[in-house]
Amino acid sequence: MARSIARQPEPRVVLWARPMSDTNTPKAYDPSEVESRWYAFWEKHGVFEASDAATDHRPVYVLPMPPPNVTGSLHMGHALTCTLEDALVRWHRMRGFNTLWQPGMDHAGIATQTVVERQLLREGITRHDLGRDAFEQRVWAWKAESGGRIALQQRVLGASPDWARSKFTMDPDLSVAVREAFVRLYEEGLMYRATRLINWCPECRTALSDLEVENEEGANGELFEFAYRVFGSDDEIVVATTRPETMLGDTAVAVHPDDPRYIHLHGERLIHPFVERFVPVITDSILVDPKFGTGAVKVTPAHDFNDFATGKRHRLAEVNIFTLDGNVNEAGGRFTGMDRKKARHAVKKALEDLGLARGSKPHVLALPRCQRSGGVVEPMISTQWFLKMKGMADAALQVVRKGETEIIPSEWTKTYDHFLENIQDWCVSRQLWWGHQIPAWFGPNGEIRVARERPKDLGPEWVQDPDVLDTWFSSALWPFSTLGWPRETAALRKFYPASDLETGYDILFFWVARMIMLGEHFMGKTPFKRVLLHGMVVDETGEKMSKVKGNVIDPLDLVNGTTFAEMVTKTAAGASEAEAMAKFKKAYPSASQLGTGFPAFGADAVRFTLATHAPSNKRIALAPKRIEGYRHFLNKMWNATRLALDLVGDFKATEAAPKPKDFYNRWILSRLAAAIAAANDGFETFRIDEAANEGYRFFWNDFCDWYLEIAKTVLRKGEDGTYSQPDIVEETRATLVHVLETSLRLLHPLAPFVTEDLWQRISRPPSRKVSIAFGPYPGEGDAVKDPTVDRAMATLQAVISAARTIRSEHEVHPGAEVALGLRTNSAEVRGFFKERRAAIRFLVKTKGLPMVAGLMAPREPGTTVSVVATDRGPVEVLVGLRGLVTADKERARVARELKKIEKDLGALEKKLGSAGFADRAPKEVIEEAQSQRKAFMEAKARLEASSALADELDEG
RNA sequence: GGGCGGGUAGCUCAGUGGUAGAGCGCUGGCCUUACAAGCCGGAUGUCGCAGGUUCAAGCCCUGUCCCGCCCA
Repeated sequence: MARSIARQPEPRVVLWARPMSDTNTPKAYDPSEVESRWYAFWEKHGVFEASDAATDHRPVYVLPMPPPNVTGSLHMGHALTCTLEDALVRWHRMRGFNTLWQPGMDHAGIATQTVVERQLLREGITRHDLGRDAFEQRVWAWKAESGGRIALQQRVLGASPDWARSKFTMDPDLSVAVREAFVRLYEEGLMYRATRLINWCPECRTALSDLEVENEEGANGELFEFAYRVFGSDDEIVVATTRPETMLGDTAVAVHPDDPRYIHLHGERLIHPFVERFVPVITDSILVDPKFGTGAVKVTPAHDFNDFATGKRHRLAEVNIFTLDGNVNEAGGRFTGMDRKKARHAVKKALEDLGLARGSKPHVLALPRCQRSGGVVEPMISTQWFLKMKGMADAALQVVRKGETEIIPSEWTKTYDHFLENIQDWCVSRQLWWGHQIPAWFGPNGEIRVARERPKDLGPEWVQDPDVLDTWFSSALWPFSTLGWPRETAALRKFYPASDLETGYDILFFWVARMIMLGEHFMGKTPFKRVLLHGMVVDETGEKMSKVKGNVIDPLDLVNGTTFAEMVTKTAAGASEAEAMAKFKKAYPSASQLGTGFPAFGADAVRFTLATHAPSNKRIALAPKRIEGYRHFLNKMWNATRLALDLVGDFKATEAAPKPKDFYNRWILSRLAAAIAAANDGFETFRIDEAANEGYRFFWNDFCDWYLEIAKTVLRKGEDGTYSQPDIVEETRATLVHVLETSLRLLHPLAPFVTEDLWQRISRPPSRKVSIAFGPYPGEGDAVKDPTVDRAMATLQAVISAARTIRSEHEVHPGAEVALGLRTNSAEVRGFFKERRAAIRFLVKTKGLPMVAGLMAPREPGTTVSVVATDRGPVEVLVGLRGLVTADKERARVARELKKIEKDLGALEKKLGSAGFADRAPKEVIEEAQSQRKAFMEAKARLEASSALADELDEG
């Protein structure tokens, strides 16, 4: 890890406002400097702690964190999970909830065992050389040393779970829970041992559940045809197969009972060319599709799921032809000992030599692969432990149907239903050493005893089942095993069921559905009220991240910065740097714009970027350039705070939110109120992107672009050393500080570090606690909406923008002052403009105060004019540019403006003129359209009338 | 074969039946003492295609074509 948590400096606690304009306060935001400061501070002050005290009466919010694999290291998926969950958690915490974000770690059976076995391999030994106990000790030693790196990396991202409660699925207490669950399920008859066809990974040498098998679509294979000779006849029957080697295990050939081609062969026996066995011809209408291939199907009950079922229907022999590591066993005659690939070639060759091969053609097939090793999965007959699913699945379906658990986005409910409605029993035993050993003991005569601990009465000849349980079995207990189950703990009483479960949609089946099933089963209550599912982080072009594609980005490289060269050499496995670089640049077109590497964007910027994507999107495309944009936003916050501290001086915030009289102060509070409402709504409905985007928009476009600029006119003394509006100085300071402090609280769940840092520097109401993380989150008490002020301000902004556009289009130097006239027939609007003259002057940079008059009032010759349509009639914006521009240029500009207004007008005319609009549309819509048309017509008239003004520009 | 999601500006994405939005990119002007990581402007769209419903469709319905994912 590039940044060591352990060596973080002691937090610097700022107890009073300190002007950031100090020479030692940098004028640019430096994330690495800011972010190194606060994590230890939060932990020291117990920010993340939840309370299970019965005397704590706060509402409870519980979010179990998906436990990362102990072998893993942080990838973008974790970063997204962390961003979304930390936002939810911080939001609730700030709102006064007793908040538990339950962290932990998953022992990840196969993955972890593989890691340690690879180490052993380098030492030239296998786990069998060590023996089971010693091997397990090795794994624990490895875990102590380098396992669980993710937990440290999550801290870099600012995650705020209650670390003290962190659990590992192999902890003694969680192991008790696993054994308890297993024994109860056994006693209830739901856990059973059976011999059947299961998915076997020859590489991992273990059974897998259905879910751990991934079908590789579109794999290129071939369809190979060969003939079986009919016993006692010259006849033959041709079958097709994608796996010729499995013919060693064929125990039948099936045809459709109605297929006229084969009626004469019904009941005949075929000669197996390699093993001493007759292969009967059977009829089966389920297995055989007479239209496909030759209409005759070889049946290998021991190595194919359809054939297995067929075998059961016809009581066929099940001949297993493979050893557990995927070689042909002694049932394979002369092919014994070959691996599957070799055996395939050999069988084909042998069939050809016998003249039985009937050709082959290319065939696209789906290859079942082991999710962990990538090896081709072999269906094998084996004795395993299974968990009966039907009843629990029905209960889990009901929970969602009845709304006790809500799945968001709801589209996933169908997928969830489909999975549970078609679920098969779960094969839970694994032939591994790392995991929860199954609490079953086998007696000398095949007896089985299942118990929580080894029963005292068992003699030494009884041995415990060497197998372990599927890792997901322990994960399925996570929402209650982490809280102490099966003990009745205070935590269990307080924190079960959880409020939300947030995770990627890819583990809806693996984890979420199973937690709901087992939670409902053991606790009698669904484990969560809501299930929130987010999408997958993919590269900028929408491709899944993978080492092969060379498009993996380590989130910490974004946080800390790195050169592209360094990055691709780290990830390029074997490939040349140039090749890896080409892959990377292809996957991230915008990265090239960043030069030769990622700057240190900081955790806040990475988080904010991820937060601005709708979580429900199936694909969340990571665009590095976008992260830069959000780092710029954080810099904007930094500098806005510097300015604010400069403007308010040593102002001390008071407890209550200000109730200002001044127009602009009321306006910014109104905008703030809207932003607060939108943010709370976004967090509530799992539209965190809406909270993020609204916070961004408010802070930059409303607060910085308009309010702070206008505040300068109030809070800075003029050349004469006095305030222009002394009566509103104090309330403006109060409003400014309040809005800033509230904005930081508003954004804290999304950018925890920088908001804490800035918040510590500004004046806060006395009741605020030691950290911004304690809230309160902004709510209705912080600001009030004022639609009247909003509308008036919109007019003012439109007028100022119109004047600025004229200036800009005529390339007037930004520093030059111009004469400005505002003409309108509404006395009310004129009065409004007169009150706002100071701000208009500052924002447009006018020569003297703008003149306000009626439309027909005399005007200066040589002005350019723009018209703003309002519901109180048109407002002419006259900018004195005599001598600065040519008439031609101005005429062109007016023509463009006219064109725009005509386009708008045209759309309105069309709407108003269309048949039925007046009869059918709601009254408000009609009235609005009519008043808009009136405003545009008037504006257009004024524009046309005033275009003559352009002619004057050349004169004088 | 079944299910789901996506297709909106050059790129990445929002969009709640009522005149299409953001960031980045592009572009003109400006180093205006909070911020050049910035400020003030500007240009950019057959909302995949075809029908339908509606006074009104990017949004609802039907069909269809691409891209992706999941299940069998």
